[in-house]
Amino acid sequence: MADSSAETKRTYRRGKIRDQNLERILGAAREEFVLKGFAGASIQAIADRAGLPKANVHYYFKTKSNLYVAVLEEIIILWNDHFDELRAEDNPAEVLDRFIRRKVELSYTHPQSSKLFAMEIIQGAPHLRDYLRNDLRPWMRKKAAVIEAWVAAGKMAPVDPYHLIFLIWSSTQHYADFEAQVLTILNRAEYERSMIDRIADFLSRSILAGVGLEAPR
Amino acid sequence: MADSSAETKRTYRRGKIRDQNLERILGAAREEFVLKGFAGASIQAIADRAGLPKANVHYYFKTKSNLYVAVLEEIIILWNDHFDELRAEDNPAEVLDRFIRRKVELSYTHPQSSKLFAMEIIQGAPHLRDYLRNDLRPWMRKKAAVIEAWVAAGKMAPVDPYHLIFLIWSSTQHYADFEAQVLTILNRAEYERSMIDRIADFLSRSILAGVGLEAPR
DNA sequence: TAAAAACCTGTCCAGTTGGCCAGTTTTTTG
DNA sequence: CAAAAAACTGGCCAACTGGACAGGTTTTTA
Repeated sequence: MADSSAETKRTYRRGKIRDQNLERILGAAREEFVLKGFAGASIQAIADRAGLPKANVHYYFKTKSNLYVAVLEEIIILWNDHFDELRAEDNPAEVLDRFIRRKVELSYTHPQSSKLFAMEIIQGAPHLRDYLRNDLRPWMRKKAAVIEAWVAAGKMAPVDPYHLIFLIWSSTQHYADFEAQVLTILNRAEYERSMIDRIADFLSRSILAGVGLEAPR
Repeated sequence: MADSSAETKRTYRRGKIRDQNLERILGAAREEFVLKGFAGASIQAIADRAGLPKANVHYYFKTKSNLYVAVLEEIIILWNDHFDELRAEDNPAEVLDRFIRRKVELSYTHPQSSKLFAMEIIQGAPHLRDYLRNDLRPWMRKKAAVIEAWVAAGKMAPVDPYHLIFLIWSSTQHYADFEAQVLTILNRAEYERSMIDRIADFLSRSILAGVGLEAPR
């Protein structure tokens, strides 16, 4: 065959190429699924975007559905990493402020993930039923208890903790999910750091004031 | 014979069936598009849901794209009907309270419309660019001016009017768009009148307090 | 180094879809 | 009432898609 001596400049460690390809495919799939929806995104288009032949995508993910679920699971992991921001520390204002800012930041750094998650929920969450019931609901229950404790201790105005969290979720994720609308209205091409900071300031101040707290700093 | 009204081209009985069929098709299309997305919704499925043969759908709407655009236009009209709720009346608290409640009500009565609109925006608003730029942006500018006037008159806390409206939009529409998530977390099968009222109360009170106002009543 | 395991891809195929068309039925018109 | 227009529909098809598969290549293992 061909000379095979000094051409091993690339280290063919098992798993390295695999991880790289998986990453490429998952990234490409995320984009395509957001842009075209599940049915509208073709494996061919995903493969093209990833720079791989179509059959290779099928090698890593047996079916389109599997690939879609894998993308969603990646998102869930990302979401869960930010789950425990809301702890029963001493100062509600600080905790809520930090929670809101993390959410805004996440919308800024991972807009595609937020969008795909939103689309899945809008369509009735056919692939996330179990996640919602078995993971998200228990988490909410715990966090609601924390907020209720704050209310009981007179540390903040009496509010329904569930709706407070819905308010935080919706208002923060809005800037990722409705990016096209927000940017058009504000006549901007894309988000900038300064705009994101102002959004976080505004939301933190408004929401905290809404529950009788003053934003820190 | 002695037709003096040249505009009698409009037919009575024929138009009735036509309108009825159009209504059926548009309704069926709305459901299917929300459930499966644009690419995932088949004309056959829409026809079945409407109780008509597939070719009949193509008779009313030449292409799938035309049908989709027609559904979106219906939604825009619905949205615009509720546009002028925000007027520069005397009392900001009352106006904002009414605006928030209308939005919650709209989410409750027309969840599918809200969802489809959301999906379109999430996917980059390919069919709504013109609407956002030519209709929504001017409207926002006008309403922002009203809010700024209130602020200048010391009637409410100084806030960015654009982000205030984003906050109202996002928090109210959340209950329509993320219905599957909200209901799962609250362990409910569907929304009830009382729940909607509580949501409206909560959002109105929180958001108004957030801008230094007290909700009326 | 040779066998085995893992990885890669060109090619083919069956199923589905949007939408066209030609022919039929119903309604309107003169 | 007859002709024309509008409304309707079954059947057809070209295009595309997910995915199977067999044969090839590269890497690991013994």
